[in-house]
Amino acid sequence: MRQNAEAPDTASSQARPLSYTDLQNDSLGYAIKRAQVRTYEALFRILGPSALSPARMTALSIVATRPGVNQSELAEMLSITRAGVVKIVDALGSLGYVRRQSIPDDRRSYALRVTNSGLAELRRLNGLMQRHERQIAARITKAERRQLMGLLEKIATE
Amino acid sequence: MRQNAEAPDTASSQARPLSYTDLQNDSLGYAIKRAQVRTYEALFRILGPSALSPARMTALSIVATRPGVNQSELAEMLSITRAGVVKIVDALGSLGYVRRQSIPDDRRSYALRVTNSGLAELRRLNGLMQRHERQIAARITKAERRQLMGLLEKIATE
DNA sequence: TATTGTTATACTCTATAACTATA
DNA sequence: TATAGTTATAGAGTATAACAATA
Repeated sequence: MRQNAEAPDTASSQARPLSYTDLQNDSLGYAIKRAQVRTYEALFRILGPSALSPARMTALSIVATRPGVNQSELAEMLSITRAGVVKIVDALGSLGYVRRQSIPDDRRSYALRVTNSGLAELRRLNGLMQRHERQIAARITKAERRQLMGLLEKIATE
Repeated sequence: MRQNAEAPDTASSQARPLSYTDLQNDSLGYAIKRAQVRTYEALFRILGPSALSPARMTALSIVATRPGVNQSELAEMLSITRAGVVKIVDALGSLGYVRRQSIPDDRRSYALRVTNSGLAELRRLNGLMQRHERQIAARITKAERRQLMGLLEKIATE
């Protein structure tokens, strides 16, 4: 039995219900979170269980678009620590999608490069992402989608 | 040195950059994710480091609005497992915010109740949440906010 | 001295599986 | 048999701190 399972029913431990207007109602933050969770669920359904995690997909995508980037820069772009990037690059490396290229100029760091097989995987993922994008926007018009993106951008801008 | 640090620069491990139109561009899913991350950052700034996690806040709020709920029902509402709820209720219990009330009808389960101090904390959090809501919507009009919430709701509906 | 990559370690969140006590 | 709560365990994901090699 839990420590607090049998607390006495005193006045100080008893409370009446809050109204529903609290914390979960008419909250923009909650609406954004809910939409994000739902779209991630849809994304996982499309990508399948063995796919790269979204964070690793993003990392792969960054290396593809910024060839030669080093791990510290990648950490900055992903907003995680350098230690975290080591694991991601290790994982992408052991899948054969990314490699660490030694550079003579600075022997402390590596130039990250996407391999051909990494590029192929990225293209495959891209196709799935396009399907996903179509799916999550299926219930809104093109104009609404443009509007939504604009508003979300305003929210994301500090 | 890493396993893949010195891979030979063969044709099959070399790849040219993708265009920027991939994975990170014009993606509604990415825009939602970005907005969610930014609003969470703002939320943590307002709540401070010692506050309840959003998930625990939600749990506390559910118990407050649905007094007598049991842990399995709470798990369902939070979309997590019963095992996960145990930890949350333990944590809220040891903070004195929630208690497990024995019920004679079914000695397997507990009726969860918010304590007065839990209610007080919830009210305090509510004030901070209102500030947060005002802050994240500061750059859009009321009409835009309503529009945004409606569109997000459409996205979240399968 | 500062930077890059790395390791060791820890913490949060969540999951699965197996257990207990009740129903 | 089924359900409610619990425990043990594990796997992501992320963080901090300390370190070696290099600048």
